[in-house]
Amino acid sequence: MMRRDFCDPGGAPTAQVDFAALRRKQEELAARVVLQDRLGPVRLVAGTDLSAGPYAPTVWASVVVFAWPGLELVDSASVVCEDPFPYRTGLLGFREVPPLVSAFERLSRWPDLAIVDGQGLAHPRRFGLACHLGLELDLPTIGCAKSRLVGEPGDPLGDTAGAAVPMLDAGERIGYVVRGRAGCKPLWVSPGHRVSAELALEWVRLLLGPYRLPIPQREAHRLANRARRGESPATRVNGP
DNA sequence: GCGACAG
DNA sequence: ATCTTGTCGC
Repeated sequence: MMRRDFCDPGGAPTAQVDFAALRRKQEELAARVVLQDRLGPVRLVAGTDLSAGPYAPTVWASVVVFAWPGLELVDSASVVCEDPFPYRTGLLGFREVPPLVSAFERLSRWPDLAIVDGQGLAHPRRFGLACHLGLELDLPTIGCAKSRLVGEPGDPLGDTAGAAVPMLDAGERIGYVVRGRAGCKPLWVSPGHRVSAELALEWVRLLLGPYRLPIPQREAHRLANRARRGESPATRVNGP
C-alpha cells in the first residue's frame, strides 16, 4: 500500500473538520513543491479525473496513461470509494488526492508526467490539487483547470488554439490562460510539482487535440464518467 | 456587508 | 462536480 502522508483531514466527521488547520497545512506543504523541471524523458503521460454523483457520497477516480509520442492508450485504472471529504473552495486536494492515489496504485505502467484536472500553483496558497497530488506521488504534474480560481490575465487572450497569456496574482506569474480550442472557454494552466510554468504550457500545447481539453485529461474525464455509469469497471476501495 | 469561489 | 433539450455555429 502506497504511503499517503499529506491527505489525512483528521478523520473527524465533516461537521467538525478544522478547515483553518488544513489551510495552514497547505501553506507548509507548498514550501516543498518543486517549481523547476525535475523530470526525465517523457515516454508515458497520464490524465486524471474524478467523477461524482449529485447526492451519492461516492466518487469514481480514473487515470489514463498514454505513450508519447503517438498518444496510444497503454494503461488505465478506475476506483470507486466513499467521498473522503466535502468539496471546499481551495481545499480540493483533500477530497481528490486520496481516490486518485488509489487509482495510481492500480496502474501497471507508471507515467513520467500527469495532467491534473484543477489548479496547480494558481491557488491562494500556491498549493492546488496538482501540487498536492504531485507531492504525494513524487510525480511531475501539471494543473489544467477549466475555470479561474485566482489571478488575472496579463494581456488579452487570442482565439486561436494554443494561444496563451500569463496569469498574474500578487505580482507573481502563477501560470497561463490557454486557449485549448478556438471558440471555447480557455484553460488555466499552472505548474503542479517538478515542472516549470513554461514546460507546463509546452506540454499542454503538445497534448491538445481537436477538443477543448488536452487528450489525456479529456479521456480521463470520459473514463471516470463511464465508470460512474457502470459502463467501465472500477475497483472498490475503502475510505481515504 | 458584498462579491468571488478549482471540482 | 451534476441535473438536462434544444440550439446556434463552423
